[in-house]
Amino acid sequence: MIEEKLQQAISQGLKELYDIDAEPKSVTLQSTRKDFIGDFTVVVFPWVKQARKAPQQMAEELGKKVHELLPEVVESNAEKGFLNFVIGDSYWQSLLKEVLATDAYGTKNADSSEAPIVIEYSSPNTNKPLHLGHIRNNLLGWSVAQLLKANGNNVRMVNLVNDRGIHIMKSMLAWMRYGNGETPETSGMKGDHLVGKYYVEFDKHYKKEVEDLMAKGYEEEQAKKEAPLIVEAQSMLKRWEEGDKEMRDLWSMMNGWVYKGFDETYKRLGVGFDKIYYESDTYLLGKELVSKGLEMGVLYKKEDGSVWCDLTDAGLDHKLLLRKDGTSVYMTQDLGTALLRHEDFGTERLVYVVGNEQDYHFQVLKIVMQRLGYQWAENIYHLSYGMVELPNGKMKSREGTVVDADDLISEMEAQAKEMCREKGKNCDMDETSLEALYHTIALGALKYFILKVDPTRNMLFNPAESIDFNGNTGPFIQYTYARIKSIVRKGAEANAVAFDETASQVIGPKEKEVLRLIHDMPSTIAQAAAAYSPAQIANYAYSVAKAFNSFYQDTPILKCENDNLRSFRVALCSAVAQVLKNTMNILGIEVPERM
RNA sequence: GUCCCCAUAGUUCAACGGAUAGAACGAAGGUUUCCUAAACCUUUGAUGUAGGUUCGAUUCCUACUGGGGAUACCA
Repeated sequence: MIEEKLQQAISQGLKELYDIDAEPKSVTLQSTRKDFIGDFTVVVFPWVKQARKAPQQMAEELGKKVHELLPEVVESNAEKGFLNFVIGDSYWQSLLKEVLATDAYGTKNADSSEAPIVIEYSSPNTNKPLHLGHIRNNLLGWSVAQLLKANGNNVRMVNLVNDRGIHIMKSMLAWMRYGNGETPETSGMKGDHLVGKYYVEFDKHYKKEVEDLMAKGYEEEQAKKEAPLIVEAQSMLKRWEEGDKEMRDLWSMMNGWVYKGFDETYKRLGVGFDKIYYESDTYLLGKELVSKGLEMGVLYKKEDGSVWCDLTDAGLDHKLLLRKDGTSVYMTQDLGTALLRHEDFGTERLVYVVGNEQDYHFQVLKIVMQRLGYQWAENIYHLSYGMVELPNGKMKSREGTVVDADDLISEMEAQAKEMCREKGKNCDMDETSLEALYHTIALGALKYFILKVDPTRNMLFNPAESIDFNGNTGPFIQYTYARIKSIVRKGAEANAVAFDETASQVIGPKEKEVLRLIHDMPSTIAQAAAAYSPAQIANYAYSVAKAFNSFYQDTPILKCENDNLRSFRVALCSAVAQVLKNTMNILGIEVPERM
């Protein structure tokens, strides 16, 4: 890596010129801004005091020194306290050669002997189909897993399905009352949508009952508690917990419908899991941990029998861990499942992709696990992401303002088809490949749109604007990739001369810009992985595509007079294609060879 | 009440404490004898307010304003 050599040389230069001790790693390099000449820049301000020199003079002296120490540096210039280095063309040529000789430049292979990182994402409830919020979760989870893999980590993806609780009882009850035995087969509906329909149905009737009670003089709160439907649902939950066969059978059947539906949606989204946990299996876990915590004295019991953890010394509140009747709560289960995963996978690194409304929950989880004696819990990482908002406000299932995942994907596909037809493209493709292409483009648009935004931020999803294939979008990158592949194909026909890295080329500014971006790929992946941020990868991929298009515009590639120069540029195209493919792959986006 | 997150062009998004704050969409104009014009090039326009730290602040600290979330014996 040229950066390391530069850091080393600068460190040595500082020592020799001014007797300043600076660790090579502590020397921060940045890319030189476009308006200045150079490839890398170092800011000398931090050392001017120690060196007792004016910034300009110091930068000049240090530049000269580094130039002497490092043959790759062919030139340096100083501008105020900014010292710019120009790296010689031979370095860039050897970089290009290296990229072409590597399958997945910039990515590392995972060491399978190492303990894996376990990443939980998706975690749906089984009473309704997936919506836009789940899409962000799923895409983030999948992408971060790919990102960590690309950074050389051993990764396992898990899903914790929330398949029990009052919500599914509501759907079951409504189905028993109003369903007339309707099934996915008889209704032609996807299973998750069918169950979701009865969840809505429940809510409708339940609201009516509450209103009726309030008309009879009940307080709202009391009416909500005593409406016959909710009372019935609660008694069903009790029967379910006692193992009542009728309840269990109905529950299994309806959950089965939902899983089939989810599988379809996951498949369309291109996500998957190594292991799926069901809450019905795990909801009793964690109680032993609580007993252990009581013995250790890190938890305490109130007079009514409920168990708590005092987190006031950590700036938090008291947190309930067991109800007074001895049953577990959400937190108890998560303590149990964390330990379960630690045992299942031998992992000490857990990542949870969960919305930011649960920031508090995961803060507590981490602390409590540590207090229970699991030091590895400090590695628990909550990948907290913001809400997806719609132009007219928040998504509310009751108000019908949710964007259904399946509908959205279909809509995107239809739009992709429309766009392709308008442009009159791909006349030479058969119907099957075309359908696959529409899907690829639609998902590319959707995934990129969501992943390019920093996970922590709330984002606005405008259904109309999202289906835009211009500008900073997935299809723009896909299209750039397809064009490059086309150029490379033509290049191969036009000349069979292999790229000769020993021949001297004049590398122009546009070529340099592209090469520089290619060079940055490994460090970009490392940074993005450290930040768990696919957004950095997305924006990087876009800048590569953008730089390529700009480079292509005024640099002849196929019509080069010089055979060797042409093969050099075609080779550069191949390298860009590889970078685009590998980065898009991290985002879970396919790149088509033709479109 | 307490705690957490967010605030950047008209809009949607960028910017390890570094140089003149970048893109895209929108608006106005231009470009095709290399691939596939879903492209390229011009022009337009922004750091919520007030302080502080620093050679240097969109970035770090404090207060305020505005938005979101959490603070459930729900999950």
